[in-house]
Amino acid sequence: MEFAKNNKAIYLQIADGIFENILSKKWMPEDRIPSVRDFAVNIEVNPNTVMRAYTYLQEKEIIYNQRGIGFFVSDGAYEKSINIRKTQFVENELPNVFKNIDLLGIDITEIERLYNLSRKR
Amino acid sequence: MEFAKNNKAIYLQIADGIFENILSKKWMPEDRIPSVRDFAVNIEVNPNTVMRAYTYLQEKEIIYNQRGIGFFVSDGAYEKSINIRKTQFVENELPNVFKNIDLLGIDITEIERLYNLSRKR
Amino acid sequence: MEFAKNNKAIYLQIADGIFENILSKKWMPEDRIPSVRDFAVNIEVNPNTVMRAYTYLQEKEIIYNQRGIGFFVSDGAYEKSINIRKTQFVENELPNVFKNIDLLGIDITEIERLYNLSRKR
Amino acid sequence: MEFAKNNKAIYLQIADGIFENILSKKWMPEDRIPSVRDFAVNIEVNPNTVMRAYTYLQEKEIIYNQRGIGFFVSDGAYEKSINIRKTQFVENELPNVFKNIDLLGIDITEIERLYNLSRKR
DNA sequence: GTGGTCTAGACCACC
DNA sequence: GTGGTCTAGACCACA
Repeated sequence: MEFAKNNKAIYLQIADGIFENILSKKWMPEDRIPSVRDFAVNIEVNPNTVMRAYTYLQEKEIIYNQRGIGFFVSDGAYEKSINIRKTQFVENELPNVFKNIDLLGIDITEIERLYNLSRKR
Repeated sequence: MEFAKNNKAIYLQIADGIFENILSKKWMPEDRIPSVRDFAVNIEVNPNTVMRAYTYLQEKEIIYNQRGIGFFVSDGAYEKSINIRKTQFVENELPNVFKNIDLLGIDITEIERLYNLSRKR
Repeated sequence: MEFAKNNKAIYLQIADGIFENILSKKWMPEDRIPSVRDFAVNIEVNPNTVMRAYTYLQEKEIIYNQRGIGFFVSDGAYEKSINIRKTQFVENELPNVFKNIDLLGIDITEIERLYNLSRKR
Repeated sequence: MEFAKNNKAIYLQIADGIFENILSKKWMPEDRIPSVRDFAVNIEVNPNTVMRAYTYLQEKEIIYNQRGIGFFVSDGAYEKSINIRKTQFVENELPNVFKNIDLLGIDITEIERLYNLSRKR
C-alpha cells in the first residue's frame, strides 16, 4: 500500500499538463511555449525533466523546436492530442473500468443505461 | 500543474487498501486485522490516521471492534464492500469515464464492443 | 572548422552500432542484448547514455524490454532497421550527395554510368 | 564501437576547410591567407600541423608562398579545387553511396528520380 | 539567450 | 539483479 504519492513519471505529468493546455485551446498552434529552463524553475523541477517531456511531445509531433529560439505548438497539435488521449483511454483506462465492471458484477447494458441517463442531464 | 501528489485523504486510501484485502479474500470474516499501532508503523503513517480509517470502516460495518482485543472483519464484509465500491464506482468513476467518452468523441456502442472483446480474451 | 571530433551524439552512435549488429545478423531476434550497466562499463560511457540509446531503439521497436530481465531484439528488428537506415540515407545522406553533384558540376547520368560500372566489378 | 573520434588526419581536415573557403569564394585568388602561427592559434592546433596542410596545398598548386610575406591563393585555385574535390568525391564518397544503395535495395533510377525532384525545389 | 548532450550519483519498483 | 526516473551541474552549438 502506498500513500500520498503519484507514481506516474513527472515528465509524463508535465506532458499531460501540456496536453491539457492544448486541448483547452489555452495554447494554440504556432504559440511559443515556455523555455525549458523557465518552465523548470516555474514548476520547481529539474530542467532535464522538462526537456524529457518536451522531447517526448516533439516525437509525438505535438510541439516542434526552432534552434536557439524555443519550442512551439505544432499545427495539428489539437487533433494529435485527441488521438493520443483516445489511445491512452482505450488502452489504459477502459480495461480497468471493464475489470471493475466484472468484479462488481455490473451488467454492460446497465452501463449503457447510465450513460444515456447522464447525457439527458 | 502539480506533481507527486495524491489528493485523496490518506485515511480513505488506507480504507481502500482494506477494501482490497477483503475483496481479494485475503482478509476473511472474523479475521483479526492489524492493531492500529502496528499498522501505522508498517505503512509509516500517524496512528490517528489509521484509527480514522478503522472508524470509517466500522461505521460502514465492514469491521467491528472488541474492546481491549482489536478489530475484526465483519460477517457480511465482502458483500458490503462490493456494494460500497459499486456505489463509489457508479458515482465517482463512471461520470469521468462518460465525460472522456464524450470529449474524445467515442460512441457508447463502441465501448460495448470493446467490452465484449475484452471478455473473450 | 572543427577537428578530431565526431559531432553525432554518443547515444545515436550507440544506436548505430546496434543497428550494425542487427543488420549483420550478429544480434538475432529474441537475443538478449547487454544490460544497460554492463554495456556502459564496456564502452566507457555513462549508463544514462546507454539508456537513452536503448529507449530510442525501443521507441523504434527495434528492441523491447522485459522488466527486471533486460532488453531483447524485437522480431521485425532486421526489417525495421533496414527501413530506418533507408530513410536516414534518403533524407540525410542523399541531399549532400546531390549538393556535391551540383557543386562539382557532375551530370546525374555520369553517376548512373559510374554505378553500373561499379556493379560489374 | 568508437566514440568522439574523427579518423581523418587533422592536416587534411584543415586542407578541406581551406578548400571550402576557396569553393565558397570566401578566399579569392591573390588573397593572403592567415599566417601559419595565427591560424594554428585560431583553430587550437600545433603550427606544424597547419604548415603540413599548407605544404600539401602548395604541392597541389592551390596556394603559393612568398618568402617572408606569407601564403596566397593561387590563380587557378578555384578550378583546381573543384577537380581535386571531384576526384575525392568519385573515388571516396561515391563507392560508399553505391554500397548503401545496394545494401538497402534501392534502384539507381529511384536515385535519379529523387535527384530531379531535389533540383526542382 | 535557446536547446542538446553527457556525467555522476541517487533512489525506486519489479523480479 | 534489471530498468526507470530524477537531480545537479557541466559544456557545447547555434542565433
